[in-house]
Amino acid sequence: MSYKPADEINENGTGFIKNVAIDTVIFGFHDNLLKVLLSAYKNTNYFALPGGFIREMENLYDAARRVASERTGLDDIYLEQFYVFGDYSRYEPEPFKVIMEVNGNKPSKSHWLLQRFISIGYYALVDFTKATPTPAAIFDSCNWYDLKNMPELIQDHSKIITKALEALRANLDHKVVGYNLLPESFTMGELQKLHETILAKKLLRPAFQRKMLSLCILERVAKKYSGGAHKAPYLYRFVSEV
Amino acid sequence: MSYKPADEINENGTGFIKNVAIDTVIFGFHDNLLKVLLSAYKNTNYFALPGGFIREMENLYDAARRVASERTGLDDIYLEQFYVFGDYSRYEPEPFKVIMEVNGNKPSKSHWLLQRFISIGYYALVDFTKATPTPAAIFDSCNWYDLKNMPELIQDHSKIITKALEALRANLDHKVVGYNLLPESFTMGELQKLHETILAKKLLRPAFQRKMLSLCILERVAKKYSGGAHKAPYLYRFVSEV
DNA sequence: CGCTATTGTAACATAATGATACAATAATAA
DNA sequence: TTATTATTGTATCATTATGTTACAATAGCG
Repeated sequence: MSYKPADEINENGTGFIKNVAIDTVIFGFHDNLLKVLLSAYKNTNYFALPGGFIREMENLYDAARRVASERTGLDDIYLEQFYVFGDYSRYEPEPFKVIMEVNGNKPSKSHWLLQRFISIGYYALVDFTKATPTPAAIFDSCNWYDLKNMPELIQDHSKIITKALEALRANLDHKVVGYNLLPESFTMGELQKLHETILAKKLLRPAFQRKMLSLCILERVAKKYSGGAHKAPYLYRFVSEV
Repeated sequence: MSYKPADEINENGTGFIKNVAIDTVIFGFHDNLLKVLLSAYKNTNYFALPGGFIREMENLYDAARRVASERTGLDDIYLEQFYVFGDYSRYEPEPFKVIMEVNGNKPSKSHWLLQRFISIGYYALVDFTKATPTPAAIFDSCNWYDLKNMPELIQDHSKIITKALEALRANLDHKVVGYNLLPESFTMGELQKLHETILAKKLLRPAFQRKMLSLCILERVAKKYSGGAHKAPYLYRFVSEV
């Protein structure tokens, strides 16, 4: 989880469920690179996944959406619950203690943020260009990092990202990926590049096109007369399911 | 979750993490029927999944194992975390209030068991014949029920079972299922019947055998000279992965 | 010693996927 | 205008996986 001083700073975390956090792995896509949104704590070397907590009367999924929306400015994004991280060894209050102290707070040992947390992992896929990374509060910054070039993260957050990527890859076959990662309309080549980036391997163009079209989730919009010296590709969009 | 009076009866649930429960969907297999283990609360009409809570210093997975082991008498069983149920609408304290009252307790409104719970779902597959269903405490009974013939369950427990079955079916392809569901050695026909029961559809024998053998997870042990008036089938066991 | 039920697997049919080839064409430059 | 170039859309074939039928092998039974 990440530290949100705005309203969670009070000693006993009134209004939130204790010992449970949501951690979001928000993937973005740019220049054929998968990016991930990370929060950095000011005045420390601590980097963490954007996280948050569940309000006492809030649906779990709504809480995940709220967290993702707060950090990206995007509503209506594809969110998937992928795993719960609940090892006791996750309990490492030291970083949070330091973060609070560095920022002028002196939490008691029983401060709710210094207790053990079970963390529910959600991943999201967003359009890199439409998202406006927003830090959770004055203490945070929030930025995109290449998946291949991340800073060291607190706790088990690296493992969480690995697990999220595994879940995302496993879902590429069944579920449609790209609703929020790609612009409204896109070429088959762009969709393929996205899949190639997520899977970290090259795909064969004819087979990919054949498969995508066989799923009946794409519809042709127009031709894209904009690019280079070659045949104009078709633009597609996801068919709206009604 | 289910109600365990033995040590969770105290008003504030000392030693347990609050607002988080584990619900287990324990599948057993018998007579080509999938069974599921259900707890019944004495003196009420309430049926529920075997559930439990996480001790303050206990790993989440260990807690799930403990719950499953306590209810089946089986250790070392295949357990898989499949989903977290966290809608606020799950909050229905009435059944638990009744259960406690019927059994001679008068919980206050702030009793920790009457609060909202986020429930982490695990499923397990056990050998029906080796399991000894054990109620959680004096107030409970614990029995196998056909998946097709279950009593009405409290809260969203029916949905939890549905979701568990979906996860189990989705995993049949990738993961090996049957370590704990089948005896030490078994015939290809028995394995096929198990798969057919889980998937609720017939499979073609040659294709099934070809596929299973291609996975290289089975080894032939011997022939089974015991059955009826026909060719003796081979016995297989899962290769120990080392 | 045949009969029966079931197994193990070969053999073929069909479908899915992998790989190659090539015509179509939008921009560019001669 | 026309040749050039890069890339797209798709046809075609190869390979692999899966679905289906067929049949020999054989343990128990009468």
